[in-house]
Amino acid sequence: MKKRITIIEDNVSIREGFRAVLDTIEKYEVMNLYSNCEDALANLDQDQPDVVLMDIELPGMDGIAGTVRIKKQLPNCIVLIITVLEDSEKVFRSLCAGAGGYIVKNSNISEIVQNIDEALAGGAPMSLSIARMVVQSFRQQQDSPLTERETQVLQSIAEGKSYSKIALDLYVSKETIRSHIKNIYRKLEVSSKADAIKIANSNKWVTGRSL
Amino acid sequence: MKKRITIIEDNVSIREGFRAVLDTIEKYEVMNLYSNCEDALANLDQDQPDVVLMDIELPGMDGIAGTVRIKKQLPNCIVLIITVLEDSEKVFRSLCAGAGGYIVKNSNISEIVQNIDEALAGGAPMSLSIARMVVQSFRQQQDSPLTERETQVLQSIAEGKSYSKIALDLYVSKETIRSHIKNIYRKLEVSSKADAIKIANSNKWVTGRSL
DNA sequence: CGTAAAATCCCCCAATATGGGTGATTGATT
DNA sequence: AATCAATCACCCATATTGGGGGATTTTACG
Repeated sequence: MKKRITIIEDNVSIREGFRAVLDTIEKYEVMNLYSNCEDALANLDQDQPDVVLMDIELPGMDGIAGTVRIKKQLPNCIVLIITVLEDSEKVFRSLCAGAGGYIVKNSNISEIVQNIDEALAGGAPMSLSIARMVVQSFRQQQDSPLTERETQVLQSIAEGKSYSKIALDLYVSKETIRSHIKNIYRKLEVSSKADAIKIANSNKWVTGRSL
Repeated sequence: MKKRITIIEDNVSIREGFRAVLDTIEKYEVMNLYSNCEDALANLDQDQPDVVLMDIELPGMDGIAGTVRIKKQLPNCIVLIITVLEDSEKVFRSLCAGAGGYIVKNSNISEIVQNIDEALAGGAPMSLSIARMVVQSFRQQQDSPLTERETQVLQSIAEGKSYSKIALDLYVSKETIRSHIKNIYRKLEVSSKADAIKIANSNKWVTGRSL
């Protein structure tokens, strides 16, 4: 069974370039080409693509919003973002939107075919630097001024727990937690939960996510 | 300049197998082999490895704790986890510990060489399925019962903001926020911030991470 | 051994936040 | 017409928070 591919890209030559290359591959079937998300979404049900090659800068709805819509309608469809820039903010938002890979548009079109194959094989194609970025996003605890216990307390704060709840969880008195909080605030030079969490988050002193 | 490699692996034959293969490659220099993290850490300063191949199940300190220690001493050293199992919990904790890649031990040793090269080239080698797992970990908002606004409010709660602060940020009254919270609690069947955050987090209705 | 840091606990106080209730209005969407 | 989303209001009791004083014990390190 041929894999159905849809391309959303506003640049005509790139769009047609993709089609030309992908058309030569028997296992692929290029369903349709679109210059914007709106048109593509209107025809999603007919196209039923297995893979969507999505540009990120588009007139009207951008590629990220488009990805969200596509995944909502076709959860099993793999959306691969194809772009010229490695904008970390966009990479992050694309992945959150449900993109299955983030490919940097380069001269070598055969690499793109390789990437599509990788995505269909269950992988998540990314350039080397993006893969590194993604993996590094898990990294935490650079050089926190906080002690282990304080980190633990702040982590609990970030989970929305009250002092009393944290005290229960850690088998200590509420007053102890308050002491830790005071020390944390002093070290981070803040005076509220929100500020402490913001700093701890941006420095990755607390986690926040699981696989 | 040759790339310095250290191997930490308790299985003798695998350990020696790696050395045998890597020794045949001119650009690599295998510094030392260790059967546990403790010994490896004691010699880190002499070895000064560019890359550490790390087993995850080890006697004494496990590979994850070892990774943390190594990264603390040699932040630029790349630690590649080599394991037989793709345990999502371990993958996650390894990456958090600072691992630069997570390679599944397989029969093909040449693939491992390829992976080391990829890591040295600035990438983050992973098996297809792990790459997919990692990327999917960014994915959010499966089918939340919450409205967009409610999600926004809950997100702010997860950031430790008070009702008043959220109200200011969203340019609405504090009472409006309270209404949203009440609706959120009703929908999620909880009655506290912590519980709401826990549910929203496990269902990925709120973010928590940045790149 | 002595010091410093970390972790533990206690009290006081005032301001704020929170959770629950019971509403109401407006604008979309269906 | 009915539903849902989003907005706002007021009441009330309790919990939480942040800041100020302390104190004790355990642990780590030179």
